[in-house]
Amino acid sequence: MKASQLILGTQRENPADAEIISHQLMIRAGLVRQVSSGIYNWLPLGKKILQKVENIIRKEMDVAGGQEILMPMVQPASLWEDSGRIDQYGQELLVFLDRHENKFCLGPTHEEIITDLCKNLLTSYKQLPVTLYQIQTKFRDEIRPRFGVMRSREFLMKDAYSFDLDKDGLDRSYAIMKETYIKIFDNLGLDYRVVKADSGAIGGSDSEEFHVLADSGEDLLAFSDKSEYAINAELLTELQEGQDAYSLDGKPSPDGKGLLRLKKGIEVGHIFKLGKKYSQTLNLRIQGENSDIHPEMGCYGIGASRIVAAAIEQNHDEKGIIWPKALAPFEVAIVEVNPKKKEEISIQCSDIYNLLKENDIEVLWDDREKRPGVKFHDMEVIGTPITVIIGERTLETGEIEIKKRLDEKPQLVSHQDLISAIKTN
RNA sequence: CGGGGCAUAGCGCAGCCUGGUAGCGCACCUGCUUUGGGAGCAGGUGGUCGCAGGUUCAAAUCCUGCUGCCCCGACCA
Repeated sequence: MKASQLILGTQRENPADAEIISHQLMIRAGLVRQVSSGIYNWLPLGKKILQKVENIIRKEMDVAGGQEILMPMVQPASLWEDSGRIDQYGQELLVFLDRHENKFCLGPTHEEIITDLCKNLLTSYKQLPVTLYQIQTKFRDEIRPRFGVMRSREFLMKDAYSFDLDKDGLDRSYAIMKETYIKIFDNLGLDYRVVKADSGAIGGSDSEEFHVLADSGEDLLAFSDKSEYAINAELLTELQEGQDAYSLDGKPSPDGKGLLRLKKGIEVGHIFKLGKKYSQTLNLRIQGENSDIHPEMGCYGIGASRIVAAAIEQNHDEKGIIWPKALAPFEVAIVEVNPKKKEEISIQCSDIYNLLKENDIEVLWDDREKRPGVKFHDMEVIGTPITVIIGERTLETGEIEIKKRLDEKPQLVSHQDLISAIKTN
């Protein structure tokens, strides 16, 4: 893509009302713009990144046998009355009337809808086990939205629901999803932890959370430095009333192995064993071998839009974002330096641009009529992993300058080594 | 919901105290000169000063009410 044709929307100054770094950088890099409290527009660059997150999730969900569907954002409130959650969820559930004065709500999650759907869809135990998922907008009317898309009211989420004949089946489906989540977060290239968690308003028995480690996280995690022990600090039974969880840092781990470490995390994924909670209250029955059964359900969420913010919290410097390779909106930026000096500069840019595209490398050619410094700064705030610099200096030598986002200085490579130099990065 | 703060051009801000023709920097447009790390000069575009009411000859400025947004807390998948 040529930068002259892209609505970039980069800004030089931090917005006054953005407090945390990911929020500031998302606005400065032209990823999002605020519409209202907790409600955002996603600009071309931001949407591109969001799409990368979605595709990484989608790929592993499909590998795990998940089947993608799309459920509505607007849901009949009556389903929430049936499940009993209309009161439990409280004001976070945005309820409104349609023109016939029927009560509807904006879906904050989809257990009710999926269970209702499966009452018609699943008729025999032979269809089990099955996992259905969607990537879709959720709306939760948060008391206090904050930190940009980190805690917004409207956000993009992947939610999956598994249906099994019995508890053993649920255990298997849950284990598959946990493995899938580990692959997804590995592929995203983020530093994360899986911890035991509280199942909260969703309900059910076992649940685990996936947290991206970052100092700005809203959750405190406790884990052993020697074992698999890891738990959301709010569940620590070792804590006395009023005791600060941090005081346990360095103390022996509750499982007797190693020492406890405490770190802040951003919750980006949560998996639950729901059991029969919804299949019973909403009366989802499936024909079993002998008689009807209420299937065992699990549900599995990933905050797609929150991952974008969390990735930035974890990967940035004073210049801007440093994207993990998997999330970068463009893998390579070409900075065209002073093309008016020699027409060969633009020609070489064009050649390299086409070469990269032929090699399936996503490239942004900064062909804007801007001074070099502006382009360098923009590419750094956007956080492209590699910048190719084409200018008068290197025209004659035949070598090409490439600069990695984290390197101080560029390196020179020959024309024929360019692709391998980029791909081995 | 409790406490605090803010609201003036796309962004960052000044002006308000002491009422008198709406400003600055960045961005944007035109031209010239520049050009390897956020250029210079000249010209230009863009505003119901959050909304409503009041005081006044006159309100961005003073008064009242409202709304929106941000931060801390409570709460939260």
